[in-house]
Amino acid sequence: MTQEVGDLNFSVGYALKQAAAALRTAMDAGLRPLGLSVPQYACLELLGQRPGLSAADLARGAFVTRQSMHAVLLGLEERGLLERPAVAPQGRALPTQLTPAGRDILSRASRIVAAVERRMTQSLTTEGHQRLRADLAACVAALGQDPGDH
Amino acid sequence: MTQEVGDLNFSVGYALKQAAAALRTAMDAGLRPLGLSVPQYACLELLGQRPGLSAADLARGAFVTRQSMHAVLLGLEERGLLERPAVAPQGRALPTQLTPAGRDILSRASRIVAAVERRMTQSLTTEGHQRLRADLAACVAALGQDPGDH
DNA sequence: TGCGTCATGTCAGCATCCTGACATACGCTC
DNA sequence: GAGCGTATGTCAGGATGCTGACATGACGCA
Repeated sequence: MTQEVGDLNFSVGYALKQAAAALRTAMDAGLRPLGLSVPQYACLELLGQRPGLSAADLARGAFVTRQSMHAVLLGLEERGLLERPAVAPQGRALPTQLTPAGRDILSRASRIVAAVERRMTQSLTTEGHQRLRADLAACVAALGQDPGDH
Repeated sequence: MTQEVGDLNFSVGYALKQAAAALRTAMDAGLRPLGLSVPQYACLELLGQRPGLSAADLARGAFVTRQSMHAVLLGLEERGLLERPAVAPQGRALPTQLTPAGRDILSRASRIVAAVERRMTQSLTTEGHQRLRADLAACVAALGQDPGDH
């Protein structure tokens, strides 16, 4: 019950950062052949599951700022992987949709990422898998809902 | 047993990123009054636990490149929080040490970060705490040892 | 001794991301 | 209808981190 952090090998926060860094590196390596960065993949994956999301929604879901997501969207739009209406149908939000090409590359990327996740959790049992996810969710909730933006 | 990632709410990788982002935000907010960024704190914490580490060692421990750590060290050295010999006593590595001022600010920073960690894991039991850390370590090991650099 | 490999510190260039700011559009209250 | 707060898209500037590269020192091996 010390007041300071103590040995890093016993720190949950350090282990968390370590795991996130390793996952990021593995995803980066896996997605490179497709010419996708992790934020770009995250954007596609979110759009695949919830079509019509606005740029601000995507930014919150991918844990980046609206400005960063804006740049990501411009790049993906130029590659013809997604499309947005020129004018907002309501309010200012521009609902974004995947194109067939976007769905195609997402399908391949998602398989790659799923393989990375399976590799990451291969030594965990099915219950351990869900337990880990639940524990992480509890940590997120305890730190307060994710601000995500500014 | 799908091949793709599936609903993000059931993805361990997504939960991991979410938790890491929330922890980063909370640490950032807590350390701001001390004028420390997370990488700067990580550097101090590593040096406090293992004095004499080289810049390359610190970079691996903090999950950044040598170049980034180099910039961090320059800033902390200018603030008088750590000191390095002008010439390498052996090889090229410059063993870094905290100054008394560095140890002082580290002590305060470490208390803040420890409080954040306790808040993050407050809903977990003691066994749950260690279980989560073990699970994360297993994930890191399964993804292969952390490359860390280049 | 000489050579190849590796690790380290450091510099330059570039990509990425964030902070700050502004204009617009909706919802709410008065 | 007028005013206020909030959310969004977008632009400019700056901080931060990374890739690439080079020189130096240590070690192993022929």
